[in-house]
Amino acid sequence: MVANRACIVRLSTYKNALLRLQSLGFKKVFSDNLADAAGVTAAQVRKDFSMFGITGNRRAGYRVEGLIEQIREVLGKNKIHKVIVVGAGRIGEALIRYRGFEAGGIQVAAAFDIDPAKFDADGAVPVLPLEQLTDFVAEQGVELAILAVPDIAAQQVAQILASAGIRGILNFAPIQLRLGPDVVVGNINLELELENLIYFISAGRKARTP
Amino acid sequence: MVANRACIVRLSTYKNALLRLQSLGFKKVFSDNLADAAGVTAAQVRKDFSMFGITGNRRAGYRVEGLIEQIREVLGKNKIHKVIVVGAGRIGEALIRYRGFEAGGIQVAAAFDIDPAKFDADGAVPVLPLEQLTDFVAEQGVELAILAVPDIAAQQVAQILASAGIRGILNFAPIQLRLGPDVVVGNINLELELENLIYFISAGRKARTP
DNA sequence: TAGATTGTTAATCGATTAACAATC
DNA sequence: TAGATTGTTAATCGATTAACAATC
Repeated sequence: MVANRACIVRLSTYKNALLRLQSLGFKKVFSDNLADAAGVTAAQVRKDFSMFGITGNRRAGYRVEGLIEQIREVLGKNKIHKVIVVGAGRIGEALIRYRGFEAGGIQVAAAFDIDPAKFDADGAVPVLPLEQLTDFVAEQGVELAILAVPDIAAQQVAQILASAGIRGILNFAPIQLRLGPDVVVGNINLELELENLIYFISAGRKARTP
Repeated sequence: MVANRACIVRLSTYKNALLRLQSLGFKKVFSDNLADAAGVTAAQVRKDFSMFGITGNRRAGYRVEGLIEQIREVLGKNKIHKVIVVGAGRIGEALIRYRGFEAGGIQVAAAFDIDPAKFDADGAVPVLPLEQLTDFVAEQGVELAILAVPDIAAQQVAQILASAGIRGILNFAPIQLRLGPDVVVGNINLELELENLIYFISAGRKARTP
């Protein structure tokens, strides 16, 4: 059974909320609490859980610890995942130095670029020549890549990633990558997100002053 | 009429595709071409356009230039929008130096932080103390903010932004901001996006080998 | 004109929500 | 037990797609 994206996003959100509740000392939680934390309805929370066979206790809700474990299981987060960053420009560099992934079991294994000035084989996260990518991916068993190269290079580099055996690409270039069906692509487009906000700001204003 | 988010995202995508077609010298385009470029159906493209009263020519499709102009109009992109970056950490810094927004009429007007070591009033994008935020927003008429502060500070800083008159926040903190109904929030959560990819990689594998 | 493409309607599809019996 | 919460079904809601008449 493969759930849709919105459902998986919610599952991640529940997990984050649960981790926060756990750090505050909570031992159990009700669908109502989670709904509140995630900004959805309680029915939605229970429905999502039932889709994955996650059950609680009628009357006593869910045990926080067990629930986190079950969600991690569904999300495939019970092992460490290696990710490479391709393109060591502004965005790429920020991601290389970003420490926020570690707690979630995601490890930035290396970065790749074509500019020799960027190379740094001995850094905490090594920056290597693009030519070494295929071998590195094979040797280290990397499945995930973050694509942060200039727009015009994105499609071409994405194809290299696919050939190298990468299974999931988080794409920062504002284009639709064309790849075979066994590479999953997620897109992050900051300008598009800001455009969205701009639209809803002005649309909201119009809706409120007709 | 206020469209849903998915529809606006598509509109931005069409616009990007059109800009690329325009730079390649194309003068007109069919719903079919745009559907292909955006990864949706042709019916969807025409439906989206009809929602905003954007019409083409039966038989001759749409004029590229006019279409771009009409989409920009809908998205509110016919004027320059100022955005501030709050939090000059790794992500914040990358955004401050990011040049990709300019072409789209989005101008990073300033950044704000609480750490004096980050202050730089004379930079291309000035980095100012957080205390100056409210005055700056009022003086410069800023409506958009990118929130890139540590998770624990996010809610508090978001409230400051709301009080200062910010109408749209692009939130990089992995929490659900709680703000009044006239602040629009967009969330970017890199770890969640990677988790998504991880899920679909393994779910896809399971689906293919039952 | 003949042919191709739009604009729009109606049908389909899927996701969310409400409601409530089951039950701890 | 009585009461509260789950798990699930059925109803609702909304978005996408197919289809085709209108028409350039």
